[in-house]
Amino acid sequence: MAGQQKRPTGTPASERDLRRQGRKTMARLLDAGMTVLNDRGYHAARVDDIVRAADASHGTFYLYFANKEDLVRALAEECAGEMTELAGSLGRVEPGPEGYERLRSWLERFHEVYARYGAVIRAWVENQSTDSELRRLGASAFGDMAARLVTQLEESGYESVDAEMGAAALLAMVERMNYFMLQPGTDWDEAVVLDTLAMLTHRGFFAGQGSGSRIRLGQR
Amino acid sequence: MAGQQKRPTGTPASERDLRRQGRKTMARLLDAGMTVLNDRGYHAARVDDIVRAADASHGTFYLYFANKEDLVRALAEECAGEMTELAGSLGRVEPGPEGYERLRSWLERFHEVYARYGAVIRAWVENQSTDSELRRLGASAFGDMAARLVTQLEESGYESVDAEMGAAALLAMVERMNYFMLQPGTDWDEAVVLDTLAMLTHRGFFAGQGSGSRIRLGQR
Amino acid sequence: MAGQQKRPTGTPASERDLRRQGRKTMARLLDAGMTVLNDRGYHAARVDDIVRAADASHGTFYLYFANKEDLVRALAEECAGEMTELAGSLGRVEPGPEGYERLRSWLERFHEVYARYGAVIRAWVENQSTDSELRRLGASAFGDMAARLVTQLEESGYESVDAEMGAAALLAMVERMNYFMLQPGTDWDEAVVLDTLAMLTHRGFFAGQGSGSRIRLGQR
Amino acid sequence: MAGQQKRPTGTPASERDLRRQGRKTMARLLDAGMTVLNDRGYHAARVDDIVRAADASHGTFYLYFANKEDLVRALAEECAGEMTELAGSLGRVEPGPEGYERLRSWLERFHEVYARYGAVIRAWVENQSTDSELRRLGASAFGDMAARLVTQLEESGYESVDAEMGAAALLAMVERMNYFMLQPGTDWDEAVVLDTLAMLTHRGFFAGQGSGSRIRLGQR
DNA sequence: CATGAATGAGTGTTCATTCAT
DNA sequence: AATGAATGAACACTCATTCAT
Repeated sequence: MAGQQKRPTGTPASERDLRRQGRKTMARLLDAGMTVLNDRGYHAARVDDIVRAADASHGTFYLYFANKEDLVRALAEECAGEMTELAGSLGRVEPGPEGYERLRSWLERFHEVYARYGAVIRAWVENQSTDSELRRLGASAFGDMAARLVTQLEESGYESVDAEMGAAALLAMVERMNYFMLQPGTDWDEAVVLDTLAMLTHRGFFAGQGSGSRIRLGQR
Repeated sequence: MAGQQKRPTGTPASERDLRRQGRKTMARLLDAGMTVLNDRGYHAARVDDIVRAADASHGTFYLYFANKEDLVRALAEECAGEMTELAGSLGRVEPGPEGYERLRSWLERFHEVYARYGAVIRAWVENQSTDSELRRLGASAFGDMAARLVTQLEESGYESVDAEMGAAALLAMVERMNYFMLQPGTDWDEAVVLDTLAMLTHRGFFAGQGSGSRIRLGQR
Repeated sequence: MAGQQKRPTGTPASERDLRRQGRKTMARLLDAGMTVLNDRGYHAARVDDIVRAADASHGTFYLYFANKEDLVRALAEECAGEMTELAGSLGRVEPGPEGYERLRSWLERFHEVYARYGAVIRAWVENQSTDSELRRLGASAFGDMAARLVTQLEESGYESVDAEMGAAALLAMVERMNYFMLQPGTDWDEAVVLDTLAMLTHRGFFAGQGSGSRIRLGQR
Repeated sequence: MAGQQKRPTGTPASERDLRRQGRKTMARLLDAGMTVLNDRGYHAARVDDIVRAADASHGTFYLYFANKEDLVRALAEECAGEMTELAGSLGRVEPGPEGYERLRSWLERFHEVYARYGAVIRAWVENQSTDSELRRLGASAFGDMAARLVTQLEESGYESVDAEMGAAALLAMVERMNYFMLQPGTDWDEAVVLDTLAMLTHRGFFAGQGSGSRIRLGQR
C-alpha cells in the first residue's frame, strides 16, 4: 500500500520485501497514524505522537516511510480502496421506499468508512496537505464516487442542469455531516442524521417522495 | 518588589482609540490578513506574509493585534456581522418559482460573502484554530443562520424528522460547494453551481417542484 | 539632575533650560519611573509602563531622557544625594545605650531612603544594568557611606583585620534586610528588623554591650 | 476531531530514562548553564550562549529542558542539596576560639558552594525569576539554613528580640559578601573577607570575644 | 531491524527607540 | 512641547528529519 511513486528524500525502505516483523511494525505505524490523525487532526499530528502511539522510535518511522506525508499517502491509498468499493455498491435508487432504504444503508456504510478514515478524507477535502500525490489520490477517489453517483442519477432520471454538480453537492453534504457528527462535543443522534441525509438525497436527487420521514419518527 | 504581572502585551487595538492613520493601518492589516488567509489558508498564513502584504513591520502588527489569532478573531467578527445580516434576509420561500428565485439570489449573496470571508468561515467549520473565542463566534454565526433557516423550513411546511438537522445539512452543502468553487484549479461555472444548489435546496427542503431546471438549460 | 555626561544617541534635551511645564513633565516622568521601578523591578520595568504611569507618551519620554538608562541614572543621582547626606549624619557611636539609639535611628532613616530608592539601589548592588555611569555612581555613593562608617568604626575603636571590609559587611547586611523587608509577601515587623540590625551592628562593630535587647521585648 | 491539547512540549528530561550519551549531554548542558549564568547573570544568559558553551544545538537543549527556567530549576535543585548539607554541618559554636574556627571553616565551605552556585542563589535572593517553583526551592533551601542557624543561636545563648531575624541577617550578610567578593573587578582578599565575616558573626551572634583578629594580622 | 540522540531552519513575539504630525 | 505610530533587531521555542550505535 505504501506509496510507490517518487521518493523526495531518504531511503524509505518500503520497496523492500518485508519479513513478518517488518510488516507488523509497518502495520502498527499505519494504525497509530490513523488514530493520531483522527484524534489530533492533520496539522496537530506529530511524528512523535505517532511513534509513541505505535510504541516505536523516530528512527523506525523513517525506516518505513520517507516522511510524514508518505504515511498519510499510504493511509489515503487504503482509504481510496474502501471508497471505490463503496462507490460500486450503491446500485439503482428507485423513487419509492426501496430506494430510500438503499440510500439509507449506503450512507450507513459511508459513515463506517468515515469513522475510520475521516482524517485522511478531510486532509484531502480541506486541502490540508501540499502533497500533490495526495491530492491526486483524493481527487480520483472522490471522482470515482461522483462518477458512480452521476450514473445512478442519470439512470434514475435526475433532471437538472448538471448531474456532476449534483453528485458533488451530494457528496459535499454527506461528507460534512459525517464530519460534524464525529466532532467531539457534538451530540447528534446518528440515526437522525442518517435519516435526514437519506431523505434529503432521496428527495432532492432521486425524485423520492413520501419516503423516509415515516421511519423513526419522534426518535429525538 | 521585582514586578511580575504583565498586561497581555499587544493591547488588542480594538480597545485603544485610534487616530486616522492608526485606523488606516489597522484596516490595511485586516485586509492583508484576509487576503493572505484566503490565499494561503489558515495554517500556512504567516504573520510575515501578512505584514508584507500590508507593507508594515512585525512590530506594527503586534501594535494592533495581540497575535495572529486575534486578527483572525477580528475578521471573524466582521464576518459574523455579514452572516447575521444575510441570515435575516432570506424571507419566506414558497414552493413555486418565486421561492426558487428567492433562494437563488440568497445563495448568490452568500457566495459574495464567502468570496471575501471564506478563509475565516473555514477556520471555524474545519476547526482549524484552538481559539475558543473564534469557535464561539463561528458557532453563534452559524447558529443564527441555522435558526433562521429552521423557521423558514417550518413555515414552509418542511416535514421531516428534524428541522435543525435539515438546516445543518443545507448549510453544510452550501458552504462546501462555495469552498470548492473558489479553490484555485476548479473550473466550475458559478451559475451552474448556484442553480444546482438552489434547485436541490428548493426541492429537498422546501418541497419545490418544477423549478430551476428550466433556467439556464444547456449553459454548460 | 539628569545626566550631564556622554549621550549615546538621540537628542536628550536635558541640557536645555526648561520652562515650568517642561520641568513639571520631567518630574512626573522621574516620579513615575521610580514608582514603576519599585513595583516591577529594574528588568520588568518597561518604558511603556513609565509613560503610562506618568500619563505621557513615548515621544515625550525621549524628549527628556536619552534612553531608559538615562532616567535610571537621573534617579540614581537623586538617590546618591540622599545617601551622602545620610552618610554624614551618623556621628560617633558609643558602646553604651546612646550609641545603640543613635544607630537605631540612623537605620530608621536609611529605611526611609530605601523605601523610596530601593529599586535604583538594587540596580546597582545587584549589578542589573550594564551602564558604566550607573556603576560609577553607585560605587561612589556606597563608597562614601563606607568611608564614613570606616571613620566611625575606627574612632569607636573597632579592632579588626580590616575596617573597610567591616563597613562593607555592615552595609551589605543592612541593604539586604531592607530589601527583604519591602518584598511583597514578607510580613516582618519593621521594628523588630530595625532592632535586630541595630543590636547586631552595635555589638559586632562598635563593641556595644547590654544594649538593644532591653527595648521592645516581647513585641512579636 | 482536529486535536488541540498538547504536552508541555520539551519533556523535562528528568522524566525520561536517559542512556549514557544522553546523561552526558544533559550534564554538559547543566554545566554550561551554570557557567553562563555565573558569567552573564540570569537575565543576560541566552539559551544560545548555553548551547554554544555546551557545544550543542538549540534543539538539543529543548530535548532536555522545557525552557530556560527549567534548566535553572534543575541547577537550583542541585544547589539546594548542597545548601542543605552545608546547613547540617555547622554544629555548636562556642564563644571561644574553637567557635570562631568552626564558623570560619563553615564560611569557607559556604564560599565554595557559592563560587559554583552563586548565580542560582542570586536568582532566588534577588528574585530575578518569576518561576514559582524556583522561589519555593530557594525559600526552602534558605529556610533550612536559617532554621539550623536559629537552633545554633539559641543553644549558644543568643539573647535578642528575634533569633529568626538574626539568622536572616547573618545569611544576608554572608551571601552578599560572597557575591561582592566574586564580582569581576573586586580585588578583595578572600581570607580577609572570611576573617571579617567569621569575626562579625562570632561576635554579633555568638557572643564571641577575643577571637579572630589575632589571626592573619597584617595580611593585607 | 531498531533505537535514542542530535540537528537547525523556521516562526511568533517583545520592546527600546525613532519618526511624522 | 507633545503625541501616536512605526520600526526591526533580538530571542525563545518547535518539530520534521538525519545520525551513530
